[in-house]
Amino acid sequence: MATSFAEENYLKIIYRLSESTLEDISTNAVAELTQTKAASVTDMLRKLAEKGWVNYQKYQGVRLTEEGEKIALSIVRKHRLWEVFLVEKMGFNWDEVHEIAEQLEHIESEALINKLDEFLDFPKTDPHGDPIPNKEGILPELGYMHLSDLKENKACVLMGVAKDSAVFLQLLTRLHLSLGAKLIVKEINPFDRSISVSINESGPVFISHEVAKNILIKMA
Amino acid sequence: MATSFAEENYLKIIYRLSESTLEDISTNAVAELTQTKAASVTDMLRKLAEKGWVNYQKYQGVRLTEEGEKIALSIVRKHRLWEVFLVEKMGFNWDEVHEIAEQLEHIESEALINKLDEFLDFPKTDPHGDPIPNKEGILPELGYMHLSDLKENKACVLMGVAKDSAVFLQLLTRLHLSLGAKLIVKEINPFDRSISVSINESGPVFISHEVAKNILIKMA
DNA sequence: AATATTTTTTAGTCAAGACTAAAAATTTAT
DNA sequence: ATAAATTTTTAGTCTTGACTAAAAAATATT
Repeated sequence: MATSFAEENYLKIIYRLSESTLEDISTNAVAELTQTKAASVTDMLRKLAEKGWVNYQKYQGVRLTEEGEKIALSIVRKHRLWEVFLVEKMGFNWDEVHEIAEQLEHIESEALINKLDEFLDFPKTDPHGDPIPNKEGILPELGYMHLSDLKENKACVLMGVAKDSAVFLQLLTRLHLSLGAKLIVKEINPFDRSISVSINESGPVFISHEVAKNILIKMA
Repeated sequence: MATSFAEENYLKIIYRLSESTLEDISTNAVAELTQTKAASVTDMLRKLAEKGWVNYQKYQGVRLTEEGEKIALSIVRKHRLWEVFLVEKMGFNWDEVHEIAEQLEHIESEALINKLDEFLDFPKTDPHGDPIPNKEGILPELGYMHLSDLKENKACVLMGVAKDSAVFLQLLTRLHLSLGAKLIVKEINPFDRSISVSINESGPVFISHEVAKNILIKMA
């Protein structure tokens, strides 16, 4: 069955919200990310349920069905592959690619996206460290932790971010926090849980708990 | 002013039709290419005129204004650059790229299209030999002729096609008529104006007048 | 020049996807 | 446990861009 631009957006956003929780997704949460009003979301959820892409009982929130998740994963795959293309081949910065990829993700051509995948050498992650589903919709298992969960004096490598708003990414860039950086948590401030981190063996930088929560790492 | 997907399509199609005639473009001609009905076209032409992108008097047909042509040229530029990308970088054949480029041409990012242009080495023509407008909307002057206008025993080089339907392109491929081929018109059949042509010094191939009309050449 | 044909426009609908305001259900607080 | 606050849904509209059927204008034919 064909999917409209709007339907694809809703499925993608429900998928994104499901990534970070096991609970059903609320109407308001969807409204916020789609930049629409709750009433519009209710309408759309009924339509998506009708088509068998979500399970939705009114007032109970929403979850993707298996079929809905398959569609969402194909959108996510396209979005993330295009982001790799924009950074690696077009020379954009990691904070510039989201909006463009939001458009490119709706281009309909299985053939194109598979050729693009090959052209990019089958990347496992996008420029923010998010995993890219393969042709079959399988996500690579990355097993990243949040920097905010790391103990003092442990070394790790920055592998990704859990949020890709431009302002957040620009902040990281200003702090010299980029993918692949070697980090050691020097000190955790008990007052506000802010931390000081050394980056690639150089002088420590101070990071709020909020920022640390959104940095994904693997142990060195 | 922002342009919708539908508006961009109409402007592009009016531009295409204007390329091959000096007369005003009829409602029906537009309807055929947009795959809509004449009544829908009338509606849209009123809206486009409202926005200052076309000159339209009812029953008199339509022409692009300067501003409308500027928008159309930017869509055409995107369409043709994406086609080059699809053939050169993604490995598609010249008869496979039109539909995908119809989608890609609506991606909104001046920065992206200029980077793409650079990435492709500022091509002058698309995979069908159609000229690509530059950043300023200027079309390179190619000065091609139609193969159907060539005299007998004159040599020329195949530079483009005036029609990019998949069936036509597949026919040319089967006849070994591809961009850059050296052609000599051996014989013009006065009965139906079909011609026999030698291709790259090898045995002649027979071509209808209809086909010859849609092949663009430059003198050798 | 009058009639027939074709093209274009008008008038009235429809579906998708958004909105606001008000009602209903759920959750939180007292 | 009830009241207050919040969330979600319903009901009714709006805009965009399509449609059909009928009317009007332009073009072609005799």
